[in-house]
Amino acid sequence: MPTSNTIPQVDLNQPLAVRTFRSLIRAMGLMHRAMAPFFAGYGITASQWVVCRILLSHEEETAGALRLTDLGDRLLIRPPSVTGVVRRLQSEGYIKIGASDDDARVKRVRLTPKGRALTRRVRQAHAAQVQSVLGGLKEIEQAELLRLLVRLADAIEPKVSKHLEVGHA
Amino acid sequence: MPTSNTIPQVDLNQPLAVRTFRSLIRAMGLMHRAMAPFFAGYGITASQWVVCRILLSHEEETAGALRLTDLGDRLLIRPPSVTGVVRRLQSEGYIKIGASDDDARVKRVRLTPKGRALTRRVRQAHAAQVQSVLGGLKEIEQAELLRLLVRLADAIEPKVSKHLEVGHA
DNA sequence: AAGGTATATTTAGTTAGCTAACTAAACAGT
DNA sequence: ACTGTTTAGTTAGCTAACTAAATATACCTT
Repeated sequence: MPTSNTIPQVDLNQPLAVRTFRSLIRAMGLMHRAMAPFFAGYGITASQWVVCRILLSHEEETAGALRLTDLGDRLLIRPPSVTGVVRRLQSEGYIKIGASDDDARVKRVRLTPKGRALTRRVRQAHAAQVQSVLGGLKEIEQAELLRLLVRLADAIEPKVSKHLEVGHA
Repeated sequence: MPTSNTIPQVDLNQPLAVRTFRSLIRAMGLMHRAMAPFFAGYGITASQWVVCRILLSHEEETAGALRLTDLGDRLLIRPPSVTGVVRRLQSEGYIKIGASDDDARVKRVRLTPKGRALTRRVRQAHAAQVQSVLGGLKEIEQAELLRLLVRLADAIEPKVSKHLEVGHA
């Protein structure tokens, strides 16, 4: 039976918000599964890619190296998670971690030549890969999806800002 | 400065598909951050909730207990991940794992009375929580978002089906 | 009946996220 | 100058996902 399996993709009895919520989780899971092998082909993971991409575009725009905290803010991950990703990237020789000139607490991260070369290679192929994965949607649909997701994210963001205790009530 | 931080949310230089892709990752991360404390208030995690919800709706519709594989298919996770979630739920006394009558390889999972009561309690509050998190979008926008995400997921799904090697080329 | 293949689950080991609790440096106010 | 608070990062220990490989049972073909 090649046409379908027996798993219900959407439960019509649920409220609209719940169905939307689940479709987001499902789409995200499928996208991650579709992208992971692409990154694996370069010997890195999705998280590692994002770090490298941020470092490369940062060094192309401005001069200095990034602080770990800045990295975490851009990645939406907490400090201990930054430590882990960065440590693994360093152990592979893709990035270098150094001290800051002005503040002895902060560490600054920059790509090594090896890491820069890798990141450029991945970036070359990355857009095409993403376009292939999103190919099921027409351009106009992608644009609408982007608009809705940005609006959604902007609405959620203040509720989960770092120092506001979430769901504490 | 209460109005904005310095992190660029969307990079306009990127292709549309890439921006859409990133907005999906960002929205998903924020939603998870917004939901996790809700589940934590009941002493469970998001993954554990989904398992319990599936088991409850399954037992309400049909009779029997679910196989681990069926659970994994619905959750979009691989067998070893199922083992882990299920083991932790069992150790908390929320589910019971038993053998199958007809096939000695399969294990069947069902809620305990304790797990059933918890799942009903969470379900009571869950829809309102989700609606609150998605409240930044109007109903009509949620419906459009749902439509686009379902279409996207349906397009990706055949590419990542279990036995088709993804991105192998 | 035996052998080979397929299916269900587990184990071992990795990555990545989290919280809580820690160290160390910077800063602020007396 | 001291004390107290905030900030940057790490460590320890948890959950959860993954792959690769092992085990055990079922099925199928001859």
